[in-house]
Amino acid sequence: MAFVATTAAPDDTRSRILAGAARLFRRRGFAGTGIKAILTESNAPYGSLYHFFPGGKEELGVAAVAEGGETYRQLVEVFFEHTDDVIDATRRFFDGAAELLEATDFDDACPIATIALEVASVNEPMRAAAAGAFDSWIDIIERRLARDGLDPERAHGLAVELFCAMEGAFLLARTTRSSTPVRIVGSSITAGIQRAITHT
Amino acid sequence: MAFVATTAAPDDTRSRILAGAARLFRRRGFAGTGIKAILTESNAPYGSLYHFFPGGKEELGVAAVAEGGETYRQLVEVFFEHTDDVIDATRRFFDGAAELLEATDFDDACPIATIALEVASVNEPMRAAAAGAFDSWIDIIERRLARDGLDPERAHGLAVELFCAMEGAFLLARTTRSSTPVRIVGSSITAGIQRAITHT
DNA sequence: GTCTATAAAACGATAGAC
DNA sequence: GTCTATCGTTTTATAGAC
Repeated sequence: MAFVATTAAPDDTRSRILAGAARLFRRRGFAGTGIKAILTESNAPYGSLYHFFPGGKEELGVAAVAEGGETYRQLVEVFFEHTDDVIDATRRFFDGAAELLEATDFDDACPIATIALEVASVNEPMRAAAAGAFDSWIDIIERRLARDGLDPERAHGLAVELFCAMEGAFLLARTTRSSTPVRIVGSSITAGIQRAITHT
Repeated sequence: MAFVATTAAPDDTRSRILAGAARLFRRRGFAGTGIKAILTESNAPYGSLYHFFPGGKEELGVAAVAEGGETYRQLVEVFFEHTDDVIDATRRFFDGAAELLEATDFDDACPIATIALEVASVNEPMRAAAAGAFDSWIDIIERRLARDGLDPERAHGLAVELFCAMEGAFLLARTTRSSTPVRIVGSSITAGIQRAITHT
């Protein structure tokens, strides 16, 4: 199972701008990415951006966070919801993330973490979009764990732990240019879920 | 024990610029912070910045990351190195971080995580500075755990888990404007260390 | 060590023709 | 829906007086 979105992306101008913006935002950050760079990256004309996103850069930022959040939500869904063995799913999820980091020279990990930290204190619409995306990922894992017999509070706690371990490992991996942190927390979280299910 | 640096900061112009830059960088990001905003924040004249930091914004960025990293390293040291009970230290560390988030309206958590993600793929000197800071924090916790009898690999793994849980929780807490994630992973990591030490 | 003026470039955004 | 020219601002950085 490849660690990428499975749905083929549309090729219209709006979609290309959105995809190009998301790609640059997650690698260089929101403030660090200029409008012109986005248009060059997505082979789109200057006029089109303000045609499709009248709200300018902020509207594009909200849309990019929502798009990246939904794509990753689908990825989490494929791994955790359509599977019998949640332990195996967890292991394969972290392994896939580690392989993606290595394959992209430690550029690609979480699609929105960089933006989320940048805007958390200074841009309310973008912060809210990122919060909604994070919650949607946690929700999938939480419900999957509840299906295995964990009570709601325990399932929520474990899902939050998984999310935090993953995001922290992404930060450490990208910063130190090593996928080892992702492997370490992957093993630990997998063992934690194993333990929680066994003790049910 | 307050969750802040204990050493009084010097009040010369260079120190004020550095402190002001670090404060703005961690809240608005590196690219999102302008030189003028830094000088206004630190009550320093324009000319002084290029007098003390001839390398301009990048040199200031590297210095701010190093400064923030060292201050936080000292904080980790106070909690983990000068203590008998590592379990209690862990619990109090996460509690202190949660309280700081609440007290600052979810603005202040990790001094360099925002910058680290922004620059990881685009600014090698700043990335290296952030990596050195992260490693120095992990090193302190790792050595503290080894003192309690854990073998080196296990101690390193647990220290990485603690770091990742903390950073992931900071991201989720700032984005959702709730300190609950920090409390959740704090309890979990505390229990994990408890378990590891008991089984030695 | 400080200050102001200013350069040179990049920024987000808009206008108007097509 | 596309394109280009351009506006006004802000950005980083420098020069030169004090």
